[in-house]
Amino acid sequence: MPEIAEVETVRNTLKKQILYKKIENVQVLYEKMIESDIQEFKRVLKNNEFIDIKRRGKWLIFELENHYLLSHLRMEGKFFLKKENNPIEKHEHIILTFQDNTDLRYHDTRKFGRMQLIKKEELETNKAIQKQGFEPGEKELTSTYLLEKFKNKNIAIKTLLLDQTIISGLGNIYANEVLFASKINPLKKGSEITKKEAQNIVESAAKIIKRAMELGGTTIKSYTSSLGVTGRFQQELMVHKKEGEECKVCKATIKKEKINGRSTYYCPTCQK
DNA sequence: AGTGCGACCCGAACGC
DNA sequence: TGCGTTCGGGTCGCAC
Repeated sequence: MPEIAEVETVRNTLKKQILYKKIENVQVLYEKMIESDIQEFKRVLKNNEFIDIKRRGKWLIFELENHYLLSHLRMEGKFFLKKENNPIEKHEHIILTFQDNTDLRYHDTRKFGRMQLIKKEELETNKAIQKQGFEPGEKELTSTYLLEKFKNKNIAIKTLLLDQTIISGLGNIYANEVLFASKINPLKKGSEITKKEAQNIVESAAKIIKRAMELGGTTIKSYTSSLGVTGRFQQELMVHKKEGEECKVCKATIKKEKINGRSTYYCPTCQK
């Protein structure tokens, strides 16, 4: 599933390929994907062009002259660039056709992803964007900030790392990896996290996300027809999806456990 | 306010 | 083999 590193990779790739290209046609094949008014969505995008692509957490923010198009890929959303005359595939739900006869196609097997078009001034009051916490690597993400957020929380630290209002951008893969790197048991309650552990989370999260971004993420196989890029962070995972394997640090057996309904992988020895 | 959980989806994995 | 069932996973909204 796309997490912050994957979304950043998509952003960088698309920026090289679609900016300043005039959009000639807009097809919405699955209407529930658009959370704003659909006629307005089509009307504004048509004959318009993207001038930048920004990101906040896992949200992609496509900038137009007077609007932003917000896009969340959720688990399986992907963008493909294709020739306009390629047959439309089953899971391609939103299609923007540019003047040069190429399409930007949004593909989403499970239809979980969402888009919304907003006026520029609405970004400041947009619920989804404004509630995002600080991102790994941002200087505001400090151990003091985390301790304040964790202090009255009686729920597992693993669950708290997935809370986008605290740290923006971590999903299941990186939450598992950050806790391993920080040597924290995923079941430990938020209120029991020490200053030192919070500092470990700050540093591990920054390091892991930076590295994952350099390697193009973990799960992405390809997101355009022209650039078949594989997320190479896959090779650096220490615990995620490694149930039954040896811990690379201590050789204990990696365990898998459901925490709040989510698969959690950890080393019972390194993460006491 | 904090917490848990169902709904949204559908392909893959599983059970019989 | 083939069918039906269960699972997963990010986010929202609702119930407690």
